[in-house]
Order: sequence, then C-alpha cells, then structure tokens
Amino acid sequence: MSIRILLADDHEIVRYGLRCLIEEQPDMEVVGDAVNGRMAINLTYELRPDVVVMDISMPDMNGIEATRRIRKEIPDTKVIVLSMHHKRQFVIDMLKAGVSGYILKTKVHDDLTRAIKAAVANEVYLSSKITGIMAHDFASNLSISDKSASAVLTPREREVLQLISEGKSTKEIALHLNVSIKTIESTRRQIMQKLDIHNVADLTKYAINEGITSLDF
Amino acid sequence: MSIRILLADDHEIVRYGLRCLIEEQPDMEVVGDAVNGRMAINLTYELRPDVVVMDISMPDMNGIEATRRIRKEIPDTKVIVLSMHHKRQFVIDMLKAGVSGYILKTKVHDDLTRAIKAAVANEVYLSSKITGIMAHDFASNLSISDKSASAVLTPREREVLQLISEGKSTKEIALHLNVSIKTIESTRRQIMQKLDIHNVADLTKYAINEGITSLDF
DNA sequence: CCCCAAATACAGAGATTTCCTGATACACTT
DNA sequence: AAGTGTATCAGGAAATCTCTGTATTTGGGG
Repeated sequence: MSIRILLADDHEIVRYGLRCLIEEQPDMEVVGDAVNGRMAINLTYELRPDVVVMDISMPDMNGIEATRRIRKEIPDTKVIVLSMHHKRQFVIDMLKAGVSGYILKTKVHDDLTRAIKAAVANEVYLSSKITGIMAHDFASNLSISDKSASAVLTPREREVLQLISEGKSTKEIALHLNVSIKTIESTRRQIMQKLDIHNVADLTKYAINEGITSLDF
Repeated sequence: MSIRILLADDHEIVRYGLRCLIEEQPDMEVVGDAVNGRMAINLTYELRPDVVVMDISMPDMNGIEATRRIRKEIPDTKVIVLSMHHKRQFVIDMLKAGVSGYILKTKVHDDLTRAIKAAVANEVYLSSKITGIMAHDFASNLSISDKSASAVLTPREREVLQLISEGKSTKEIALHLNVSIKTIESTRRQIMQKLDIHNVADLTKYAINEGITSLDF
C-alpha cells in the first residue's frame, strides 16, 4: 500500500511542484491539499494521511502551531517541515514540536522523498545543511537556551502574537478566533507582560526574530 | 516555434512546479533556471528567452532590480513577476519596472500560462485579485503614478516613522520632538496614507525593510 | 481522587488613542 | 499671485487599551 501524503502550503505553485515530485514515486500518493495550518489539521483528522508535508510560514495559523497540534492529537501522522529558514532556534522549535523531517525549500528534490521514507520508518531526516548548522551550534553552545517564545508563551499566546505581528487589530483577532474582544485583550496583555514588551512595534520585531511572522506584508 | 521561457526563483520546488506546469503546454518550453536575480540577468543575455518568470523576493539581487535591468538592457524579453504581495505600491513599482504580468503565488495555475501568452503578445496580465485592488485605487485617485513617485516620505515623516517603529507612543514622540500630540497624530496618519499601511506591525516591517530601524529592541 | 496552578475566556469602567474634519503658517514652484 | 506640499495644531466622536476581577477548564502532583 502506498504512502498517503497531505500537502500544506499557501502557495499553489509549491503544492503543484510537490505533487508532481511525489507522484513520480510509485509508492506515494497525494491525498489532499491545505492552504493554511488550520485546514491542515482538519484535513489530517479527515484523511488520516501517513505524512503531512508542511510549510512553516503560512498565514492564519502557521505551520509550527499546526505541527504541534497534529503531533499531539494525531500522533500516527508524521510531519515533514518545508522551510527556508535555517536559524537554530527555528529548527530546535520544530524538532521539539515533533517533526520527522526538516527540508530547505532551496533543495527539495533529493531530500523530500528520502524524508518521507524516513518518516514512515519512524526516523528523522534533516537537510544536510541543517545537520551541519546544528552540529556547529551544539559544539559551540551546549545549553540550548529556551528563552524563545515556545518556552515562554502558550500555544494560544503564540497564535495571538502571530496575528498581532501580522497587523491584525484586537477586534479582528477576536472575530477570527471566535472569542470576545475582552479575551484577546487579556491574552495580549499576558503576552506583553511575559515578554516585558509594551508596544506593537517591538512585539513585531520579537515575532520576526522568533520566526513567528515574516518581514513581508 | 514554441515560447522559450527562463525561470528565476530561489526555491527549487517552485522552479520544479513551474516547469511541470509549463511543460504541460505544447507551445512552451523552459530553457533555463536561475536561483537569483544576477543569474537571471546573465542567463537572459545568454539564452535570449521570450519570457522570464521571476520571483521578486530572492537573495543576492532581488527580482525588482533584475526586472528593471532586463527590461532596460534586453527589451525583447518580457518579464512576468511571481509574488506573494498584493500591496498597491509593490505592484505599481513592478509595473513601472516594465513587467508584462503580475501573478500571485497563491494562484498560479490558471494565471501563468495566460500571462505568458499575453506577454508575448505585448499585453499586460495581472492576477484578478490585483486588478481588483488596482481598480479600487484608480477609482479613488487617478494620479497614481505621481502619487507613487512621491510616496517617498519627507525627512520629518521618516523621523516619526523611525520613532514609531522603535516602539514609541504618539505621546512620547510628541514630547521627544517638542510638538503637540495632534501634530504627531497628523504625521502618523500622513505616513500611513502614503504607504497604504494602517497598523504599527506592518509599519515596523516596512521600516525594517527600508533600514529605518533595526530588528533589535 | 482531589487540589492546585496555569491557561483560557469574559466583563465593567475609566483612561488613552485613534480617526475624521478642518485650519493656519510657511516655503517653493510656476 | 496662485497652487502645492509640509508642518503645525484643535475638537469631538469612536475605538482601543488598561486595570481589576471572575468563572471554567485542564493537566499534573500528592
């Protein structure tokens, strides 16, 4: 039986490319497409794929959060992350979120199918560039500091922080998440208190540094 | 004779997707791949493609600069831009750089081949989402090119933008510059209007991209 | 199994800020 | 001299933020 794969990426052309790539393999099939993290979770529940290939930088709900939830709620499904970042903290966050593979967008072709095969075999596959960086970092800095947002902030807080740093207003966030404005106000204050940052500008910079949002807008 | 196409994108998977897509068309062929703007220019000189499909956000030399140079130095080659931005100013900049098409990454499949065909016929093709945004802007203000040229901020506006993106409140900025709060409110609104950005988060990202502020805080 | 701590969700009221409409002065262009 | 853009400021309504509490849920320890 072939490996059933779900794709999650907001760029249609990337999904198309991944699909072409995967369908070249006789023992793999793409069973679904998601355009953001939320949809990825829903489709994972519905389709129960063996592997989700996930872009980490998506609007709405990002890939980190979605990965965390999938790994927690549907542990049979493995997650392979597609990223263009090779920042240490980022990779660490993803490994802690339970990914089975970390592939750089600049070099997918060789790595992806290997990563998928590794994932279903319960192994972890990292792009060679990544392993190099990680090794270097482990050597120079053995204490992987957990001053990152993932350690300090709760999933909900990270989610709200992402939306704040994407320029959404409190009201828009409340609507988007189907809770009251008051709730988001609380969460927002909680975030600011935890991080000791008390304005949106620095919050945005923090989010960028943490890879929670990108520099695009 | 088929339309000869050069692809420029730093993500291998996107190039792969574009290649698959284009090669479905009997009258089109991909003649080359570039991973950044510089390489795109060199390959355009060498291969003289009919159309270059270019990602605007690439390392080294970005797509905007590369597009400008290709259009200027090799005007026979048309350029189609692949982007994830749908901001007014961005699109205007690209149109002024002489692109023949502007396609959003979220919706490539239908648009790309049409854009390529339009390009070789000396027409301009924009994603429908883009035309909607542009039409809205044209309706409210026809002197669009003048406005975009003067979308550069005044020294005072840059100064205020810097302070905003450094996390200062309107009141703090007013105190700092020894003017009334009302004045800074005006300047702030003026900045937002010029840039078509209406929240501090995106303003901060803009400021970072422009080098007006840094990612530190 | 119970309890606690943390996370999440929500409300009221007052303080602030933003938004919108003007308005004035000054410099620069045509 | 008229027009344009910048920089300054006001008033009032609308929206948001801040602060203080509270209820519910959840995931561990004991």
